[in-house]
Amino acid sequence: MRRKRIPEHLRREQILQAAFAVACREGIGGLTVRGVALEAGISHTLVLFHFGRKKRLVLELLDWLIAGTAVLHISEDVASFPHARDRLHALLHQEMARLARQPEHTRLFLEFWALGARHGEIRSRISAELERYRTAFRAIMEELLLSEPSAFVTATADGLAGVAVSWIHGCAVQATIDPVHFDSDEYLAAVRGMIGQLG
Amino acid sequence: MRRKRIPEHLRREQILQAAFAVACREGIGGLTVRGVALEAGISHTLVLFHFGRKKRLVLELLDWLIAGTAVLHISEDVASFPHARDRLHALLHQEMARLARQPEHTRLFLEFWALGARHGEIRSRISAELERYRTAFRAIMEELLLSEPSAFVTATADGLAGVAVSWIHGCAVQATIDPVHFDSDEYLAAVRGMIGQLG
DNA sequence: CGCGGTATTGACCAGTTGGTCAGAATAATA
DNA sequence: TATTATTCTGACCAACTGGTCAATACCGCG
Repeated sequence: MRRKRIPEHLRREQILQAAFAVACREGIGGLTVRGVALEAGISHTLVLFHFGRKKRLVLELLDWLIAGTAVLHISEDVASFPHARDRLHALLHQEMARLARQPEHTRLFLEFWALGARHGEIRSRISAELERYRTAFRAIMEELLLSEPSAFVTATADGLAGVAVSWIHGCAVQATIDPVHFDSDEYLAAVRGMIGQLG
Repeated sequence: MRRKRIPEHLRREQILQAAFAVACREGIGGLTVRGVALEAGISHTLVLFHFGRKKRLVLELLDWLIAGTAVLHISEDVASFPHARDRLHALLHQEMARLARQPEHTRLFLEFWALGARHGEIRSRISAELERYRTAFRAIMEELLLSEPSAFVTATADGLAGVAVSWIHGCAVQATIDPVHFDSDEYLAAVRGMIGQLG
């Protein structure tokens, strides 16, 4: 059999891509060392050679997924709105669009969330990601509270950020389970109604 | 070895309880026919005798879980509030409390959601449950729109119900992954701020 | 009591899994 | 070309999986 010799970082990248493909197709529960190897066209021993154990492969897949997902990047379009409310709305809109545009990513993350409930090493990564997410929203919420102090009397920026994160992830659940009943425009309109009408 | 003979429905119930215990401890991915049998103190063949296949055991566990979880029951306390806003708030509060009170249930449901993304038979059950959930909220949202037509100009009852469901489930994710940073009171206060101050 | 149906069991099977290991193919170096 | 370090492979293993099956212990019924 022909053998190719490839620099380590490329092999690892190739294996991670194969792992991603398998995980998308079969789910993380259906991800096996041999399945990944087959997808990558190499022997299963080589996968173990580069990643040691399956557990580490899964963890590195999660890292790879997190690193490759441009989450909550505040684009110029979003930043250009003068009012905090408009920026918040644009940001929510953008995140919803991303969820819809990358359904496999969303599904995979959902699986990792579930796994995280039981596996500390996964949970810590997800937890850090949630914190990143919350932080991004917290900034905009602080501005919102400053600009309209009377509108949200009982609320804090932390609480509002948490609500925004909850909402996005709850949408992710509904969108993957029940795409038919999930109408992002309608949901966005409802949120717009809740935080007050935009100009 | 001693054998006990038990009426069918009791045996099934016993096995389902054992399956629940195993699923809580090991996750659905770690649920095996033999593990359930061990937990129930019977042979693994008997589990298969009563449920035919593992797949059906898992599905019936989900049904059992859904049937045994009193979700979104509108108590007298909640119904007694005259204003729709107060009832909504009380309902959200009640659901949040339930999520915190039954963390194992919440974790298990999270796993089933993730599984539902790939398994149609699970998805249809989860989807129906989501619809039940949405319906319960829709009623109260319709009242809210009627009582305060100017407050949520662009919103529909469907949209608002979906947002409420999203929010609850997003909270479930954050609460199971990141219980330390999850402060339900603060989140509730933020929502209260969003939908306007209560009387 | 004996008898028939059925709940229950242990033995068994084929397939898959993660993981190890000795050794072969490759590339770099001397 | 010979040496050496590293990547890569096939064969192998023990553990576990879901599932089948014949045999058996139990029960109600005659």
